[in-house]
Amino acid sequence: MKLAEQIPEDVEFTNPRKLLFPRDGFTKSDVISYYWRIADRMLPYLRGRAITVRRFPDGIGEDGFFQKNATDDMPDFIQTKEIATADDTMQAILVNEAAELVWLANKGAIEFHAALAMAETPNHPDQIIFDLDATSDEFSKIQQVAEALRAWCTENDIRPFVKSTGSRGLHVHIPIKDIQNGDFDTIRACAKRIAQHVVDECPDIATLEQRKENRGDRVYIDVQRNGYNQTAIAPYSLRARKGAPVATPLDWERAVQLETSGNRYKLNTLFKRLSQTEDPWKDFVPHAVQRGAFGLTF
DNA sequence: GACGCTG
DNA sequence: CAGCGTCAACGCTGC
DNA sequence: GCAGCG
Ligand SMILES: [Mn+2]
Ligand SMILES: [Mn+2]
Repeated sequence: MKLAEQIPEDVEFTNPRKLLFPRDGFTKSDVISYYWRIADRMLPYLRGRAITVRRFPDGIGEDGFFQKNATDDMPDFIQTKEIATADDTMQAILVNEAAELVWLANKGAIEFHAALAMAETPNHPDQIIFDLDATSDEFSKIQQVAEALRAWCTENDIRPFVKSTGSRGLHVHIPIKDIQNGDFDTIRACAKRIAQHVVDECPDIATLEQRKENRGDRVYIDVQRNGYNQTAIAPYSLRARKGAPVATPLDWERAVQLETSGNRYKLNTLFKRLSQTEDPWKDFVPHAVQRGAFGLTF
């Protein structure tokens, strides 16, 4: 395959023509190429964090599965970190460089989910996330709730960052400056208080009800992602959905436009958008991590 | 996708 | 040797 | 402990 000369010798690709998005005609080669091209933009949000991959070795038309643990067939250049779980430990996968990204893509990894804490400090989140989940199909409700949340942040001198999830919703992230200050229980309680303000502001379109049967047509503000060893879809990850949508960082103006939806940008349309705009998340540095900070040589 | 078992 | 089965997560909430 | 949820 064309990319081979640019990628470390020990990364080989198998079945490059296998259809991973059968309804869209995108192959494993398309997915690997996407991740190779997006690596510089995406890696700052992955480096040093426990990564959960969602793999679809037989394409998104068949069952997929989550994988959090490293396996012994992984090459040496994939760093790992042992992290305690509720009743055991896991050997977490780290994705610090492009080689790891494409090696995992070759194993059928389509989605990359990133922890909200650095692997070295798994009890201390460096960001808060508000996961705005659609109950009905009206994306405008998601946008209104996001705006209400943004307004609360602005009143409190906080700068929130927004991304489309690639599915039907939006994620709003707030970087945490002093990560030693809180564990997940503390941060989640804080997130819930903020979310309650938003629900009070617009009770007809927003709810904190986890149970689907209690949500009505309201947007579910999910603060449960702010939990130990929990993850959120990483910026610039593909989603295993029709059209190969991308979880895309947005400027707020774009996020609330009529033309925007949760899956506005796709594998085959994202790069045009990137060439037309500055990185809307360039100031999102809850925990600045530089290339090379993890002792990699290539 | 990788591996082990079975025929 | 081919084919088949099995495996590949985790944590919070509210009964 | 378990179902529901993401
Ligand atoms: Mn969501
Ligand atoms: Mn298979």
